[in-house]
Amino acid sequence: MKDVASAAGVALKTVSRVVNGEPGVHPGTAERVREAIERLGYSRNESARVLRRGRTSTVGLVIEDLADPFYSVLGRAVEDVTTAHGCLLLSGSSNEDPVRERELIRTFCARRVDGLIVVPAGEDHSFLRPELDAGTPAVFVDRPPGPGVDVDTVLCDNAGGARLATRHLLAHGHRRIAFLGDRPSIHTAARRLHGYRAALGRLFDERLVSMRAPVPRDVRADLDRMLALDSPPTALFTGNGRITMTALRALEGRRMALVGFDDFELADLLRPGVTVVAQDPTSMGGLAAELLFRRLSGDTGPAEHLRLPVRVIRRGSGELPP
Amino acid sequence: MKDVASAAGVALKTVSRVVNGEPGVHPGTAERVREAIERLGYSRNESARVLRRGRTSTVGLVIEDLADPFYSVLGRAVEDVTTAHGCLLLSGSSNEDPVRERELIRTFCARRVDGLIVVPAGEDHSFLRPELDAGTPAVFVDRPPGPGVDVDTVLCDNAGGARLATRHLLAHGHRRIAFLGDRPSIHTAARRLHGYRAALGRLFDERLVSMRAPVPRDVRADLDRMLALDSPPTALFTGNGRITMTALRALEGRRMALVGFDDFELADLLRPGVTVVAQDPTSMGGLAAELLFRRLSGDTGPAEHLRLPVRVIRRGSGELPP
DNA sequence: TTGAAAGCGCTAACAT
DNA sequence: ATGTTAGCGCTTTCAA
Repeated sequence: MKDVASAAGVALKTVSRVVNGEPGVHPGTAERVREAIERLGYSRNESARVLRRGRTSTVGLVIEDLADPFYSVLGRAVEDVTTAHGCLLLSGSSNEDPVRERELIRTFCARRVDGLIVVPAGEDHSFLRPELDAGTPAVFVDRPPGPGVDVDTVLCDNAGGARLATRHLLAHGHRRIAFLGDRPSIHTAARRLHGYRAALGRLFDERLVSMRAPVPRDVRADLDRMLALDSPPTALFTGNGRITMTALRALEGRRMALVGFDDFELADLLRPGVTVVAQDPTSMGGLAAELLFRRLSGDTGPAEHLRLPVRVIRRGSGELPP
Repeated sequence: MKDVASAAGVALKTVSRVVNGEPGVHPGTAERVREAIERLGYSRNESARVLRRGRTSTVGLVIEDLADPFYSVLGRAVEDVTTAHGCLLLSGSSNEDPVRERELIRTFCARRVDGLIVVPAGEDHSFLRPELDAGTPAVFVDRPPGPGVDVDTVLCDNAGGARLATRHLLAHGHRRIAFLGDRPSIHTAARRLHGYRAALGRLFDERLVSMRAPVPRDVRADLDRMLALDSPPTALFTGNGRITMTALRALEGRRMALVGFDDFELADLLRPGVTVVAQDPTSMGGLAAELLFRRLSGDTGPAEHLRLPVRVIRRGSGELPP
């Protein structure tokens, strides 16, 4: 900037004014400055600007896996809102690992992101206290933070969705409905189990429940065990997209009623089409980001807790008879 | 840092030494400093550090769409390598828009990323010259840069893959093979057309070629037009994952031979399974990032051009008879 | 082993 | 309309 200033024969500050589009610069002078900028290939050093202004115009996003279809769509929605607000997005995958999650958040905070959007992996987020108190807002998406951390959240109606799915299968005559879900420590999995159980009432049978990490071999083993029972399940409720994939592969050939939580590409092209309870990851990400920017522009009201609706999409697999 | 220093009763520089793990600090002193850091909840301001040191420990990634399954997997691979090298990833979606691409790269450069990984959208990248000359390395993935920009590239064997796909269909008795590809301005699409054409030789018929943005309605219209020909195609070669999806939907019901470029989730569960020419986005992203870090650690050799192999995965749709 | 001082490139506050 | 000065929080250099 100094070089530009001397090249244009003006003071440093004038260059700064031009670069930032501040008023009060003679058009002729501005033109000379711009020309010098062009000639020298100058581009403002954002680090210095950040250091001086205290605002980085960046947002940090922590999700489970950038490559997961659900989360990458959510991330994309966050990106769009972030860009629209003139900010840059830093993102990282936690791999469902609380240690990595914390590390990522620490890294983001050291880089002084203006705000955080988090799909939490851990169950304790008290380590966020200092940052929150220091005025860095955070919004949690998909899952709430651990106890004692009161921030904005954007969740979906997990229990309600699970109830819908289960009732749907009940309505089609099923009485033995299995639930294949993720680890119970994951909030969404726990809530979905809850809704499933509530809908089943006294039909609930814990032998028809499997909750574990979505590793194909393990899920398949549990499913086989259930199918070998005296009164095996006639229908499946799968607790997330990845588990639905695994179950579909394990079921290969066998015609069995199935409703999955989370919609996915090609669900309509399988035969039968896969009936799902769909959330809207684009809305979730977008709303979370909007909430964050509302905080960044000074809103200090009490924490908001958005709960998005889900809907059943019938495609055939959920309407199969027992 | 100043506060920590006075809290610990030492000089600023000593705190700096402790924070950076520099040698030559008395263990007792270091302990006192660490304790003060803990107590005050101090965390180093990365912007200031960057300003002083000149290196940001960040890498910028420009891809077409963070939410696209192919690119999100590629991006995830880049993230993993970046993290392993202690760096943070900035990423952005270009939406296949050259203007947005350039804007993103400018933003990244203003933030002084140490290096760039780009899946280019535009055809002219001369605007990168100043950055490259200034020592910011760039690696292009999936598609090469425009003319005159000589940087490392990681591409796949597009023409070879298209030849494989076309020959596969020829070997199964097809003579009328249609090609549905992306806009010819996109390098991969052009190369795939080239391979397809080369494999067909005199069987090539331009009425069986459609190249346009993967908008379902348009692709479907072109397909319908071909099917209405006197001698309609008996097989389809689709030029990328999104077009494959569209074609599968358009074909619904109709049994027609199909080979798609790019593998995708559930290709094996459709009936018939979808035969594809598969690339490996994880390797592409990973190798590109490794290449970048090799440059960052001082390698100034001539630009490298990696070409990754592709392979046919037979699943049924490509083996259907005419 | 520890510290003092200079300065990275910019913007905010205050002249002129 | 333009310029001067101080200082953001850190690392580098040099000195003690």
